[in-house]
Amino acid sequence: MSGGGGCKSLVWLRRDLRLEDNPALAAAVRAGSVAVVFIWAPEEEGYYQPGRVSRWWLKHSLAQLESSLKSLGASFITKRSTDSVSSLIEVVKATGASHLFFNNLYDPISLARDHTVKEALTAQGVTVRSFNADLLYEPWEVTDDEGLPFTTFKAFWERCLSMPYDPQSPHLPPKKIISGDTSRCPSDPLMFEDESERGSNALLARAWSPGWSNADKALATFIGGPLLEYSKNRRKADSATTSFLSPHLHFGEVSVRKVFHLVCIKQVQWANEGNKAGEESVNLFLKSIGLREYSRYMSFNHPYSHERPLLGHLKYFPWIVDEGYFKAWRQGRTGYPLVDAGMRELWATGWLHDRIRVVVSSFFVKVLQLPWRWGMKYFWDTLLDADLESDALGWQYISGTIPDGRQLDRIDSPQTEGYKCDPNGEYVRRWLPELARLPTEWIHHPWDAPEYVLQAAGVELGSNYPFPIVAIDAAKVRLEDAITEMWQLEAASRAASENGMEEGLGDSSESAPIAFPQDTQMTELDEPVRHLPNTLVNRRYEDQMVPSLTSSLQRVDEDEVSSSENRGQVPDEVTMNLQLNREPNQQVVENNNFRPQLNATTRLRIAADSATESSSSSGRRNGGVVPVWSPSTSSFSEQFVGEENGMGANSPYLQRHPQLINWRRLPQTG
DNA sequence: CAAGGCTTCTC
DNA sequence: AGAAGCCTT
Repeated sequence: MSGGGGCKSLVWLRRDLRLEDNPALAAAVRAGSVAVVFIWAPEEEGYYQPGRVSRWWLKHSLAQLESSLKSLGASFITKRSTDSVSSLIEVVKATGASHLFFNNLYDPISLARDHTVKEALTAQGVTVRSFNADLLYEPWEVTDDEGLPFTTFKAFWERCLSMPYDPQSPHLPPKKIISGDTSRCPSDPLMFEDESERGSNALLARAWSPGWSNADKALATFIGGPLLEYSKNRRKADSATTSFLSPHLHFGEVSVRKVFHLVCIKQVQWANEGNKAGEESVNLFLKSIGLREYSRYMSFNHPYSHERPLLGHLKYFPWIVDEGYFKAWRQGRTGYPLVDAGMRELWATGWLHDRIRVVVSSFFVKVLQLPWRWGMKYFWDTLLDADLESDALGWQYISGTIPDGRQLDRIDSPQTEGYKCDPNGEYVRRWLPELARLPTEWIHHPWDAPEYVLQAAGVELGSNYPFPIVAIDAAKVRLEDAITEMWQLEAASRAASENGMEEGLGDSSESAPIAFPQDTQMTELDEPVRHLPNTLVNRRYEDQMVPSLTSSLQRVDEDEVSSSENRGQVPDEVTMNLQLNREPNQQVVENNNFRPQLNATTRLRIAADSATESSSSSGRRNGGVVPVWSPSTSSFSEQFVGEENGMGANSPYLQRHPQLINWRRLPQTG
């Protein structure tokens, strides 16, 4: 135990910017004098550094939390860093803290980073404990009857709702915090926006109020009002009937368990009153909470899911690399009113109804056939509630790269969707003033409108509003072709590797990453959209890679591989460390003849992390042992790619990712 | 009321 | 595409 001087316990806040139901904070307060630290190290997130609107939110959220903490008596330290692990260690030393508390995160970078923190500080005699503050259940608590992780949302969520024990009920906020002495640990000023962003950010404040108290208000408002009609209204693009909780939840300003708890109380109440609509609404709303849970679950079990398709054959999908398409989509000039309205709203407000997210992303993947990770990155940069896990799940769902994803070969028509979620065209008219005078009959398909109707509405297609960038029929044909090609390439690759030969696909396709276009700024809207001749269509056979993120994980990978014999858990308490550390906790992945199909219902077999058994013995849930996560276990996701698909040990792909070979060497159980 | 057809939804 | 729910006969 180190210590003496400064303070006893340090709370490391990240995306848990609240006082209420904050287990790390509560534990620290119980342990003694407290300092709270927030480390701003955006570069560490590599490719997925918070975008402008996210940073705006964070700035205000943090400001509110800081003043609340200070009024309770706590010291609040901010640090600007490019390496949060070493900054954290410095703060621990400067404050003399003997205990470190934080709440778990599940994005790949945090998983690796938190693992490092536990190892490093535990080795220095600091007691490190981490808690579940972000989920109803930790990912490793929710498994099927054989102890394996679920591979479809439905099964996952059914289990969550029928767990033998309830999610932890929310804790009250601390009434008073005994501050530690932090005089030897000065704060850095944090900059979350630059001058050029100030103007655009000012608009955000009209619609949004970040911060934990506003999160609580938003929750109360939603439960007291729109929740009842959630089921009825949820598919309307325009109505303000969603919870608007997602950015609050992203930054942990309100505990999801509190949301769950309060919503369940309503559920009971409405059930007693025989209020069917209310019950239905609650179920649907909880399902969207469940999706958020599932996104963390996926990220934990498949830590590469934000950058690689989970179903291996999608690796062979010939994406169309066309920055003109991409730009038209971003600017809302695709010629499909619902898509364009959505993209304009996204740019203007940082917000998009879930339905519209599905429409625009599906259009992106199926009609434009752009690499899904471009779209995901654009969402990341522009969404106020940008959330790596949720967004990855969303895009994988849309791209058909998860077992229960949308069928790859089916294109949703923006026209049909338009009349479903915007039947009167109000949404389109709001965001596309150039179409405002078009009658509802044509509002979602102006290209079909008779000339005199267009004239009367002041619409001149190809001039003040574009023709469809790609006709839906043409898109269908093109998509079928692409899918055929994908399967041929997949089969060829498999055949080649079964023959022990080099993969047919060779290096040219796989090793050349498709870089994300630099110019993602919204430029003038009135620039006409180019129509691309088909001969210029440029296809690529892999999602673009993300160099910074990949390499940052890679670095950890190498460390991990070198010490891969020791897969011991890094427990939260030093005493447990001594007992458990030698217990190999190996992750075994088994491919059980999984053959990916477009509408795969095949059950994926994933052997469980053996640590699940410890967490299911209840009492350990709070601050219990977090099963070790390490990048080599991340090869979890590779089981989707599986040996059947030509991922033999000498495939070029595996050679470039040595850490993936690692798991194959692990002993196979059952 | 059963059978069959039509619509709606699928994370 | 396939299941589930609703309506019709």
